[in-house]
Amino acid sequence: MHRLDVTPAGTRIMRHLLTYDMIEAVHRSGSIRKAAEDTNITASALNRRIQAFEEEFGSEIFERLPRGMRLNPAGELLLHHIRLQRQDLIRVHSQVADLSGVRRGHVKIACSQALLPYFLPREISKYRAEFPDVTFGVNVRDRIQAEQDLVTFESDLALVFEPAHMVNFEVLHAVHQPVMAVMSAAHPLADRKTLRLRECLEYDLVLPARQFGVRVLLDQAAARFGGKLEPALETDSFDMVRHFAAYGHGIGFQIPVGLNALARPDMSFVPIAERDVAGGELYLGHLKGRTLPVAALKFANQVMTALS
Amino acid sequence: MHRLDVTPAGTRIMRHLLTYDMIEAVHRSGSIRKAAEDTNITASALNRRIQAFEEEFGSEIFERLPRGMRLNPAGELLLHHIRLQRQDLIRVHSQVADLSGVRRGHVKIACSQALLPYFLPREISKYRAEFPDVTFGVNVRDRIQAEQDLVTFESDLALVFEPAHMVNFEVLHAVHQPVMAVMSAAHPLADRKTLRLRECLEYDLVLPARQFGVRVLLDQAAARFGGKLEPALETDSFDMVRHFAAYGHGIGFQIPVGLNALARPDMSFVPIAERDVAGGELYLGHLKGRTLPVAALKFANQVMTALS
DNA sequence: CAGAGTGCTGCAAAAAATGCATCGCTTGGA
DNA sequence: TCCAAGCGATGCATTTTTTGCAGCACTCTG
Repeated sequence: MHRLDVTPAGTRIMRHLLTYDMIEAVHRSGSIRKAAEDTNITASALNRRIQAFEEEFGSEIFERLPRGMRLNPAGELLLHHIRLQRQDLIRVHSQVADLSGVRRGHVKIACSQALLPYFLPREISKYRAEFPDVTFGVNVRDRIQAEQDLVTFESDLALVFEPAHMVNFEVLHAVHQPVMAVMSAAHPLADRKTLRLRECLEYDLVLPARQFGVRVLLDQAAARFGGKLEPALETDSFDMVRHFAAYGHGIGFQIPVGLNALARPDMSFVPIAERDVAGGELYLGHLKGRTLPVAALKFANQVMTALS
Repeated sequence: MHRLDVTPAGTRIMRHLLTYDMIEAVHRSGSIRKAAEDTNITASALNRRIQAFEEEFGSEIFERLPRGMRLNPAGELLLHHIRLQRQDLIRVHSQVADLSGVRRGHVKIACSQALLPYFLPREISKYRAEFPDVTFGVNVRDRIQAEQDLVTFESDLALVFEPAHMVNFEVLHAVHQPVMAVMSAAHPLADRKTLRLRECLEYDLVLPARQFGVRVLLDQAAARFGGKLEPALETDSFDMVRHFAAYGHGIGFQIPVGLNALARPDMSFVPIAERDVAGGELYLGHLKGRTLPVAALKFANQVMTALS
């Protein structure tokens, strides 16, 4: 009997709300038989529908008169509710359409610390310039936590340098990141095109904490020549790295994606030779097997372009 | 399969909203099979219900995962709507309960002018002292209009003196009202216990307009002795009657229900002999065949008590 | 008074919802 | 690596609900 999936008014037919539509039809026409014509069912079925509803509702909603029916006060209160909820459902449908159209949504990202200062702010700003109703959540996660975040749905996307393992990780994009030495522009090594690791050992070292991918790579490189790195300072804050390098004449380390290449005339960034420190991979991905929300997928595409 | 008419949470089962309850059950338990146990149907039926809804809604509302299901962003928006409309329906039910319990409602009254100055204000104040959420509409209507108001549902109750006809009028109460002469307390006739109509004719007369019941009775009495009343003033405002009588030494007429017996030391009210002017009936009633809203009925009972 | 119009109801037919049994897939533990 | 448990989904028969047909009782109007 329901051959259309859209009402004459253009809204989708929601079967559970047909009774509401029928109540309103009877109210409008003032009679079961007229409303039955308008809704294309028999007066008999319509009458039973109204009666069944009144039974459930626990109260009559119409007065029965010799020449038709009229909403009683209870019915008038109910009609108001009917109209409110119809409007609200239209609102929800509109929001859902926004979701599927990329215009609205919430994207949750787990990322390595290096992505925080420049890369992600820039990409998010770019995306939101086009889709201002998309909101973001960004959580710093280390190489173990990032994957966990995906599994527990705390995050839709992960952007992580040298993750510990990638069992549940579907890789969308990977980009190689060499390890850069970070120092004052006045540093004796500042004008070099590349550095050997052992050249750095002659200066104070500022190292990331052990949970960071860069630290792992540096420790691995030191193990290869039978030594151990002795940091003057160990920190999980890249701002601390930067300040110490700038004012204490030390050397810190960071991957290129964490450096603002254009903005620091008082700082110098020189790559460490790959034969000493092999560099690592920065991965963009999501939970294996999951279908991403549209906005998250589109943002991921934008990030892939930026990483290429 | 639905053997209760109340959910475990104490709300009435509204069959058209069961799908919403099921969606919430799946969300809560994270799996079709667990939710099916909670809602006492098979997983098969529950799964089909969700799928049918998604089909109607035009969008999936759950992500299917290997270990269960989880609301997607569209589903989260819908869940918010579900909770809003459930709350709103509870509000409507509560208001309807108020209606049936006399505590809330709107009572519409058509009445003769005489009821306006003292009687109805007093009765309404009294009722609202007990039920402050009951509201009133009071419309002055002449002997013809009052019954019309009932027929068109403009009014629930009519309180009318000498109505023109009572075809559609169900009488709840009738009370006899003699015609009173209204005059200054300093008037020569002011101390009389009763008056003959012809005694009044020696003074200026202030008469109500022809659509009023009192005027009809006075004209009928004059016709009986072959004369005609010559008013010095004819008006549809009882205040005008009162002022003219007080300051112009004239005589006006009104029924007792329109007079404040206690409050006018400068005014005198004397009944006209019934053999001259027979008096009339004040009727309280409603549309024949109609079941009154509870508040209107209860107010009518109060009015009947006051008229007795 | 008769006909038109109203809501309502018995009962059969049609449509929708449900339960049973099973499938294909993933995951966790031995 | 394999197997059992757990998951959503589906074919098909059964059950439940909804609907339409025919007609009733009542009111109103000309």
